[in-house]
This record gives sequence, structure tokens and C-alpha cells, in this order.
Amino acid sequence: METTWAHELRSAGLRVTRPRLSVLSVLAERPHADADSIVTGARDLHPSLSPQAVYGVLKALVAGGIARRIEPAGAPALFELRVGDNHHHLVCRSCGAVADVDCAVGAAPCLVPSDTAGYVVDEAEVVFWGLCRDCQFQDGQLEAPAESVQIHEHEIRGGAIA
Amino acid sequence: METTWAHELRSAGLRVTRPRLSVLSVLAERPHADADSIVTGARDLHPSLSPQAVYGVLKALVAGGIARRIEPAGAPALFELRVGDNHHHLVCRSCGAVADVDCAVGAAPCLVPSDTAGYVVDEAEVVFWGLCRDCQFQDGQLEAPAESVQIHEHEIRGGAIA
DNA sequence: TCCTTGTCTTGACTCAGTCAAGACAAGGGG
DNA sequence: CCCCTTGTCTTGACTGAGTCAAGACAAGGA
Repeated sequence: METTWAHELRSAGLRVTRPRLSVLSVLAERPHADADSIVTGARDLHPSLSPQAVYGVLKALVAGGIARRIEPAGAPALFELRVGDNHHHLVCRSCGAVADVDCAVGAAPCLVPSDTAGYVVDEAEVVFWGLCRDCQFQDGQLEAPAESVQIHEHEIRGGAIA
Repeated sequence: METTWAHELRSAGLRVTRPRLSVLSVLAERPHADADSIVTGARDLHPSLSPQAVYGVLKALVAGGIARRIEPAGAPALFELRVGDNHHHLVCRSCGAVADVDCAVGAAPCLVPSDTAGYVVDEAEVVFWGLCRDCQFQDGQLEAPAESVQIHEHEIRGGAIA
């Protein structure tokens, strides 16, 4: 496993170091971790690891295409190892939990802007905001009656999403 | 015009004050302004305005549904007066310029996550990343050959967008 | 006009992230 | 196998965006 990471690092032109392997190990077991929890987690494997080292490692991983950085509004940046498929994210408004979503391939008319205003677009980033299952029951009586804990397509199609 | 804003403020339960009218005036002539340029701009009308006052005004406007806050990754928050239609944004990777995009209404299958992972989704936020017209010509020879300054649908459908 | 209450000013503070200088270690050349 | 180069990590100071709190002030109803 770590051999695989060493491989990935080398083929991205990066040296294999303990800080990098520690960060990769944390990201593998905890996708969508923020820099701070990566520091904490990676210290299990490398106790002297400094926050700045983690920022440096993460920048190198992102630049090398091994990790991806996501920045949900109002929260520190999160990092994940799943790259290259441009999947999207569900973010919980209450607790900040993040889940991956695959986008329907080949049928994404909404991702083609109706008017590009002269821009050359190379990426469409989608964030779905809502409440995760746990938060629906903790503070959710207000907006999440029991029958509609699962979203129905027409709620989005006809609703505020446009 | 300002009378209209006074009206909007009052119907949102907010008092009509000079700082608020100044901020609204800046937002009206410059959509997608960040807090700092709002401070600068609003000082034309109210020279003693403090940055903290602007943060307070913006928070009140957003809470009252008069303004909307958007936070493109890696940039300070931007504010706009266009609310209630959940439109999306084109952001220039090079200069940060932002343009509005309407989303095709009623035909947005990509905005329905294939798997909601138990989340109740109430909003889908879409950001299109690319190069604006000006930046295509300034630093654009690398990725923006003259014939493809306008996006073609298949580039997105079959490409990295998923 | 007065009074209440929401708003603004001032200033200290937090948090995420960056920058720079020097110590250190990965890994290719001898 | 060891040394040397060069990329990486450590330490510590710093920036920029935004928040918090206390008191001064002003909007607008009685």
C-alpha cells in the first residue's frame, strides 16, 4: 500500500518522504480531511510533523495530481485522494460532513452554461448543500419531516435549484 | 432608486441608514464586489465608513435576503444583489472576474445527485472555471487557440466535466 | 421631542494559510 | 558504500479575511 504511494509520488516527480507517506495514509483512511485534522492524524506516524510541512506536502500532492483540494464556502479547505474523475460533493450545512457524488456522465446539459459570456470553461464545480442523515434527526424537525428524509427528483427539478 | 432600497430594507425589517444605502449603491453599480472594494466604493458616499460596518451591513443584507454571498475557492467573498433565482457563476482563473449564468430550467438532471447518501439537498451551487475573454488574449496562447475561444458543448459533455 | 432599540465605530482578536532562512534527508554519481 | 546535490522539512514571523465585544450614536415609533 505504502509502496503504491511511493510509486505514485515518484511518478509525479516527488521524493518519497515520511511526512508525505503519513499525510497520504491519513487521507486514505479519512477522505475530505482538512489541513488541521491531517496534521493531528499524521502525527501518529510522524510525531514531529509541523503544520507548515503539511501545507507544503498538500500543495505538492495537489500540484502532482495525487490529491485534490476542495473549498466549501465558509469552511477550511478539504483534501481528497480521489482525482481525475471530477466528481462532485454533498456538504452538510449543519456539521460540514462531505460525501462524494458521481455526476451523470453524458447527460449534463446544466453543466453547459447557456451563455459563456466569452469565457473558455475548463471545469464545472458542483456543490450540493443540505443536511446529512445524522443532522436531520438531531436538529432537523423544522425542515425534515420523516417522510421526506430522502430527496425526490421533482423537489430539485421544480424547486430553487433552477 | 434609493427610495426603492429604503423600501427593500424596511420590508426586510432593517432600518434605513446611510452605510446601508452606500453599500447598496456600490453593489448596484458593481455586482460581484468583494468586501474591500465595497468599503472603498461606499466611502464616496459615506467617508467615515469602517470596514467592520461594511461586514455588518453585508451580513444584515444577506440575512434579510437582499444580497447574496458567493465564495469562489481561493478568493475573498463576493456579494451581489441578484437573489432568488439561484443562478450560477463563471469565474476567471486568471483575473478572478465573475459573470452570471442562467441555468437551463426544467432540464437539469446533473443537478440531481445520482446518490444522495441520505442527505436532504436544498441547493445546488455551480461554479464554472475558465478564462475570461480578456485573459485569453493576455496569457492565453497556451490553452486557448483562436478557433476555440467559444466553448463547444461536446468539449464539456465528453471531457473532464463528467 | 423623547426614548428605545437597532446600528455603527473603534480596537483587539482569531483562524487559515503564506513566506523566508536555514537544517536535514532522498537518492543519483562516483 | 559513501558523498554530494537538490528538493523537502522545521522553525518562526507574518498577512489577509473576517469575527467579537463595548460603548457611542442615530432611526423612527410613542
